[in-house]
Amino acid sequence: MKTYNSEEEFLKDYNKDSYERLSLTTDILIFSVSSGVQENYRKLNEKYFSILLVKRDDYPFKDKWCLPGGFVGYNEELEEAPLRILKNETNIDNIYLEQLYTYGEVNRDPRMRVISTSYMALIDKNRLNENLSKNASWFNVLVLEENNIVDITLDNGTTTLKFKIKKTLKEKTTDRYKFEILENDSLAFDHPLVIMAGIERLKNKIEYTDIVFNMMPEYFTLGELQQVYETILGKKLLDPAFRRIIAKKTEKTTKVKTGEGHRPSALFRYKNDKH
Amino acid sequence: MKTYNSEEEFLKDYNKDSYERLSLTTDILIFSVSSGVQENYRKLNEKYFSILLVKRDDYPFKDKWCLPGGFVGYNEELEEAPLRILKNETNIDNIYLEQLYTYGEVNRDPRMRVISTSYMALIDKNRLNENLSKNASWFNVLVLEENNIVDITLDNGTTTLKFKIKKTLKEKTTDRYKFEILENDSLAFDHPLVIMAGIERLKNKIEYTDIVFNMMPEYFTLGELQQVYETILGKKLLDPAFRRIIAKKTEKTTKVKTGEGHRPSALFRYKNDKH
DNA sequence: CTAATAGTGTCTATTAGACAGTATGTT
DNA sequence: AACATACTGTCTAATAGACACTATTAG
Repeated sequence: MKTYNSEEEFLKDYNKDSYERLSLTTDILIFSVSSGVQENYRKLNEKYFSILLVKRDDYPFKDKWCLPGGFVGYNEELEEAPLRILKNETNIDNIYLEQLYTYGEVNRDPRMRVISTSYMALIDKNRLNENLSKNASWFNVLVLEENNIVDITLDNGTTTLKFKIKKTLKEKTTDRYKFEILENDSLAFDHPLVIMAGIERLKNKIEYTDIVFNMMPEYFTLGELQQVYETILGKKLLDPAFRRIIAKKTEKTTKVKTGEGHRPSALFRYKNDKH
Repeated sequence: MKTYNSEEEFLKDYNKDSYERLSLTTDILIFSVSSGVQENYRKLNEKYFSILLVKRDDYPFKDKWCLPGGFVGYNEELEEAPLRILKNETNIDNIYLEQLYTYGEVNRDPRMRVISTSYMALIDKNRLNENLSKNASWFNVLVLEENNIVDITLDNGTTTLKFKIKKTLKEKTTDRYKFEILENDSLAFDHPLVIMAGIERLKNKIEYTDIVFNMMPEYFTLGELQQVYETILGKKLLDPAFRRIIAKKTEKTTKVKTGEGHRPSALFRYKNDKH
């Protein structure tokens, strides 16, 4: 083996392919909350937890749905790739983005060895002026869990995608799960796993961080905010407890929301109280 | 653009280099708790939170210390790489391993574009029968934080490495920090960032998961366990509170630890109570 | 008036923090 | 006996859960 006297000398001589290189992609979980129908003039809209998927029109997995994503360029910052794709699919930037996990199973892509880093983006749908790319569509997410088997249904109004995941607790870790795909007929790649892990992460983080506010407009009622929590967590919350906790993170404004067929509610705003 | 009639046909024709491929490495944060000196025959050993580093004997960053790590092979499972390296450096397997984060700054490696996925491994030092690889060494970790500036000192008895990190809170995220290296003269690559993030993660996780037990022998006293918590968290805990919380996760055995110059203590064991 | 949500008061149960006390080994 | 840690009892403060109640609008 040749010896070098300086880093410069070494670098000049370095062969990038002494290990076979591989491809890196990024997959983005774009989460939001959608408003459903209003049953009658008094009731609040139903809310749905939703995720953006795109339909593949090329091989591999042609015509299947998958997460928006793509290759990371050789000279592109890792975080730039998901931002670029987000801009592409939704035409908005300045979005909350968080890295989740890196998937590297040898055969996860039939073309070649592909490593994929998943990101989670949270957006307020009101910011979307329907500039979605043509293959993209919002799917409402329905999660049903029983005996550590999770049934996930994604529905965009015309198409329903279903998959089933087995959740196994790992040793000495309590909160860490191993996920396995039991059934999946309609999603490409290992995306059921990626989605499952993303939903788990969001559910956890919403309880101890301020990330929800990335999905809210500037002004919102506490009822709306509670609805968002409830749809994501998949359970009802008690009003007084919710208000006690959220009070620290919000501030009441003088604005009021009226015309809803019932008592008007005060509009609140996110309060960033970093002592 | 050519059209294909089947996935097989498409794959046969696929050019892996339609995007320039890049290199993937893995860096491992191997954490443990070391026993220090015993001041007098009655006192407990001091405990140190420690991390395993290796000294580079090749370019780049020749003679600097860094995290154990290496390239992920084209046909190697992503998680296999850190396991292989762990085996190599410490000669033990069957270790708790958790993926942390993927670093992808364009210029983080002077050789070429390298993406690195970091892993955290927790080990019980009693399992190490001094089969460390020759370049590896345990460093005690000392963390001092003031006004969001974190000073980290790593010490292996003969060498002291220091670096300084700036912690910035991100918007609407409460618990997520951005880390920036302010000073670093002795660690290779962006490893100060990787170490900082790993310490944060461990500190958080130790409070709401069972991962500590990966650093403990099968039988331990509650005093020892408390010491481990205290060294990792960097603060003293109150005995009764600690015992109340830990009681759910441990079970008392009939074994007793004696000969310590004071009242003997019961030996406990991890209780995996997945209802 | 009615249906529906907005918003509050309060009791209770649980949990966390603090401190003081008792117990028991080795030298 | 003295020291050092092991271990427990209990008071208090803070927080979470539950429920019942009042308030206010559009129709």
